[in-house]
Amino acid sequence: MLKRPLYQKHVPVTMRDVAELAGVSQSTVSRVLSQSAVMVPISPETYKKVQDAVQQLGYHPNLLARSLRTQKNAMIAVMIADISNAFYHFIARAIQDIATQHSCDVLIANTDHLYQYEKRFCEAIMRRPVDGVIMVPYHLSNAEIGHLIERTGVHVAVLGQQIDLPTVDVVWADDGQATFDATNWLISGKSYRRLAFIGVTAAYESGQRRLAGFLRAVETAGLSVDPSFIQEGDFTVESGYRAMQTLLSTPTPPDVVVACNDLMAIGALNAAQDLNRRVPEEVAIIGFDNIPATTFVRPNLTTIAQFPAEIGRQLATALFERIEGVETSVGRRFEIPLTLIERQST
Amino acid sequence: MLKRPLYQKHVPVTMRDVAELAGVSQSTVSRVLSQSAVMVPISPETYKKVQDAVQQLGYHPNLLARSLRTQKNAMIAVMIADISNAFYHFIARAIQDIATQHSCDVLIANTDHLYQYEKRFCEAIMRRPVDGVIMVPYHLSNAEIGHLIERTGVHVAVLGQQIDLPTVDVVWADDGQATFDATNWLISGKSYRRLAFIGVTAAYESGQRRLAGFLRAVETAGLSVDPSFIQEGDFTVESGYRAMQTLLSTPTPPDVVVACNDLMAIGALNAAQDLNRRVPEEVAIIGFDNIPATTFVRPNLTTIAQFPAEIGRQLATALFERIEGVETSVGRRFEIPLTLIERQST
DNA sequence: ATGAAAGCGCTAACAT
DNA sequence: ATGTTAGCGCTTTCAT
Repeated sequence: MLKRPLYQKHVPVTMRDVAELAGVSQSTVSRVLSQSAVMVPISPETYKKVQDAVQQLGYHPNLLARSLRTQKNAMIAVMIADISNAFYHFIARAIQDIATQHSCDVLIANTDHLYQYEKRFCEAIMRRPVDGVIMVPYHLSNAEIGHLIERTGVHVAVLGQQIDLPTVDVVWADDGQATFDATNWLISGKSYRRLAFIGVTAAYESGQRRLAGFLRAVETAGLSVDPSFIQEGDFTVESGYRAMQTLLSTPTPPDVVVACNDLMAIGALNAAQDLNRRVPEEVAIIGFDNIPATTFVRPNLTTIAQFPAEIGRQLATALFERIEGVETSVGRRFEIPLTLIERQST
Repeated sequence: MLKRPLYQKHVPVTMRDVAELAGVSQSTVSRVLSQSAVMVPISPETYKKVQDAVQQLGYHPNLLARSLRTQKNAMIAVMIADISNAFYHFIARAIQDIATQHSCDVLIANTDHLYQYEKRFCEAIMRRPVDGVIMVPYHLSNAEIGHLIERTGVHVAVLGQQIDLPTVDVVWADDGQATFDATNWLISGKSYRRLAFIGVTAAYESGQRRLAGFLRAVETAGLSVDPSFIQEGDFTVESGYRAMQTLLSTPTPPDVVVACNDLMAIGALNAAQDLNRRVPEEVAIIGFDNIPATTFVRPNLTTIAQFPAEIGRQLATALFERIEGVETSVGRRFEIPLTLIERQST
């Protein structure tokens, strides 16, 4: 008995098939289906014959082939740092929405904040070119991004203060200043005196800026900060938990902890609660980002709000302006505001 | 003064360039670079000349062109229901890991549980074929998925009991039974008597199975359930919050609430707390999924654990077995266990 | 208004 | 062991 495939080998319907059925040439089908139909006149009956054939066959154009020919592919790639951080969901969502308006597909890549994966992303783009790239680089240098652009001709928009390249649009927020302001408010407005910080390794510039803002505020207030009060996490809840355990195990623990992001702040909150410290009475906590989880935890988390949907919107808008050639000037810089949101944890 | 582009129009390095520099034919370069080099013998010096040229030019093969030629493209697509639900992060992560082992890129699409987006995903795949698809369909029918396969020849693996197609591998969990068991435990083990349920609209089969399991347990125990105790959400925290507000506004509110997923359970928990009900003393809550947030909230959430990393691993493993032709039998069904995890909310 | 033909960058069958 | 050639499915001149 002959073994037959369970499905007949799939039948790719191509333009040729449509052309044949419609009784026209393949290039005519192409003209009808691409926007060039606007440029080149097509007789109504031909148009209809083609549309009917497309319908009947359920034809879908092969975008791969189109891309190869046109050197553009109606696709952008987004490189974000952490798929499990809600902050990036809103960015991704906003980008998706705008991309859809431009009939453009979106490829999302996750780097886990790792240089290795950021590099891999660039290589993937080299091999599989896209029309545009939006990224949140934590390690990539100007040179590396510049090289990617030279090689692929891709348009790029970036979230991150540190990037400065001729044709790259940058969306940024003054997180250093915001951290300074918030720390200052904790000291002057809320009278905290023993301030601790949960940051990340010095490899991350945004972390450095926030730490610098924190330290500047503490020094400006004439306070000092014990080196053991500066802890390092890795952006995750778990690392915030461990950092807080360390902080609370000191003889005279801090009365307020400034965390570099909300996830670590939530970890810190959990640790404090597990050690039976009342928040904010015994130890206050402030985060950064304003992710939804800040209001899932009790007490609700005070935080410095970013506006990720707005960030994503700006990035995508700027990118499509370049892709579509509307904007060709030097790289623009869009500043996004940050806002302190006082809740129950301070 | 002439306006010059800020970057010289990018220079795409092709195989031709490599061939020219190496002083060999373009097909030789292809042989060196593709795995066909294993099949066809290449002289060591040619090999080296080519490799050197590749190095010197920083050449990256254009995967688009390769795909068009080979009809495979080292890319799979993943369709998940909610990018902001951590449950899916673990699935996506596990798939990514395995895909990377197979030198395969991953495209992630988000449907927000919406039929409209599930359809759009299928159309995107029709236009931009991939080697494999992993999906968590909530609305897509067997026919629709079957059509996708016939048209594109794509291999498919699915999370979801309801899908049954000749060559599609299915990973599933008996969520109805697990909900029955958990409800039964709430009644027999924990002595709750006034049980409520926060589900989703009947359009979702998994929701229906869980509701059925819940009802069966209640009835088996000889209890009845007030229709107003069956609330509907939309998988989100906010909808769980609203559902719980409704439940707690009844004259004699429930003493335990079974939620269809953790996000809605967390919403319910928040609502209870905002209405000053003690959890679990006045009202207990149980979720479904065991996402990390279940341990961020206080009290920690009792839940029915799924094992998303294992689910993702199974899906990806099965898919690659088909893509690589190792497995060609009829669709396999892999059952993933579910486990009740008792924490503080019950 | 439409068809014929070239070619995007690559692989693979066919030569030698 | 390597070069030549024919496409993959499409867009886009160039004819007519």
